[in-house]
Amino acid sequence: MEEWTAPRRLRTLTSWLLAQSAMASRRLINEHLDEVGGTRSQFAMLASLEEFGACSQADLGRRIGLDRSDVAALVADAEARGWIDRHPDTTDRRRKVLALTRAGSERLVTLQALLDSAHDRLLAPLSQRERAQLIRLLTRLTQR
Amino acid sequence: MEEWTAPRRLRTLTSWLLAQSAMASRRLINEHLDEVGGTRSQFAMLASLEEFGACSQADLGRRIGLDRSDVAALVADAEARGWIDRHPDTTDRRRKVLALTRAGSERLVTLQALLDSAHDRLLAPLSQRERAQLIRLLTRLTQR
DNA sequence: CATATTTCAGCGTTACTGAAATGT
DNA sequence: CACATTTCAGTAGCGCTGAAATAT
Repeated sequence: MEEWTAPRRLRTLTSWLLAQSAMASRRLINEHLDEVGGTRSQFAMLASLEEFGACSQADLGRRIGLDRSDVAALVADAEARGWIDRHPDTTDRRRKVLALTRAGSERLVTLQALLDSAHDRLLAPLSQRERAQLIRLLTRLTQR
Repeated sequence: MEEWTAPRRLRTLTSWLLAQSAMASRRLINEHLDEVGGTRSQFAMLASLEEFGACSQADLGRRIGLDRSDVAALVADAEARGWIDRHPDTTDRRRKVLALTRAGSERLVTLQALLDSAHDRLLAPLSQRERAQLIRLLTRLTQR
């Protein structure tokens, strides 16, 4: 298999490097999560409900950066699989309150383990110090 | 407008930070390139032809990481606009040889200027030293 | 009345697949 | 024959829009 070098104007373009890294990362993560039929949104949902406790679908969407429309489908699936409970809010009957179930907590543990091993592969070229640096730089970049 | 914090399990997940940064970056870049109806693939194509000279569509696709199928459409559009010349290869008549035109070079200059100003905004939160660090880390990450 | 939440149908972009036509 | 190139039709995922139903 031959090696193909991208032009310098691309290799030094941060936006291009971000796009390439994100695509490679997404593929690797999907590959790992596929082992148990998991998705990145599913993990985000469970992680949010675990850390912040019960909330509405709209709040969930804001916290994990997902569209209201996509949250509806995500949450319906998770409820059907028994990972979350969904009940109308007694104080505001427009809302549906989401809460993590026992099975949902266990699912989160499973997905986290798969993500950890995926990141071991993803970040293999970097030292521990460099991994922390990367997280710090990307965090500052997204906090504009 | 309220502020919504993502769960720690996401905020510390490199793959998630990469996805967020890449999306923000893509939006910002598109916004700038839209001023002249440009696209990121278009820039990649012109940059590759400028740096490496004429080549086939398949080679172009390998260099800029684009699918053969998408290269066909990209190149047809660029030819129609007069930015590239396209002729059958005399030594291998399966191939079509692509070459940058004068107008294509000028187009490249225009797009590069727009990308530069987009990156000024994108990278505003980082110092010059940090920008170089980020490029270095992402480059190592994509070179696995 | 204006606003917020949930839901559904559908759109635009992007990376990709499969297959055909052509040629090495 | 196996393989490479170009092209087209179509697919899947993802972020998003518009509108309806419901409620504040």
